[in-house]
Amino acid sequence: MNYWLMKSEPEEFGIDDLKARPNQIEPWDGVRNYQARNMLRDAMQIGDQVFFYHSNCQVPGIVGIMEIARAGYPDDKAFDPNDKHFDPKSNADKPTWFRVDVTFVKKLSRTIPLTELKQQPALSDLALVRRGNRLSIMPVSSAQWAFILSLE
DNA sequence: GCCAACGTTGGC
DNA sequence: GCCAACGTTGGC
Repeated sequence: MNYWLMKSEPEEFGIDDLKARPNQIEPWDGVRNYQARNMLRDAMQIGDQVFFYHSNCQVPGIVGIMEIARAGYPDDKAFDPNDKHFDPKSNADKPTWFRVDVTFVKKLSRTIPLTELKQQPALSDLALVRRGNRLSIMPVSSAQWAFILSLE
């Protein structure tokens, strides 16, 4: 069992959007960064737990938990010329980009803001709080996971 | 809206 | 393969 953190802008797709989806499941697509791609494609497994992080909003922070419902498979939005995430260099025979499916688990009782996460020595190795890090998907250790939950 | 940090692109 | 230019991310 692995733990992860994934960012999304709530104005684009927030945790309430996931909660409102039929069966509370959604493909996590549109990721166009190779490091993140490798995690989607190679490392994420069904049942892995994921923090849902709201970025680019009034209070950036962790707002809930979701679970991987389907392991990495090709992101076919890269094949659609009309889609915002179209990539002419990716094709169905040899896809460049991947996605997973996630399901809603729960909202936290409060948002745990980035400012608070940054103050925790126990989280100093977490990519999220390191200066200049813009990864939209990152691994979280089991110790970090438990510690963050203890802040709730 | 600003801008620092970072990834990607493309000329050479 | 170097590196300047450019585009994007995302906190503030």
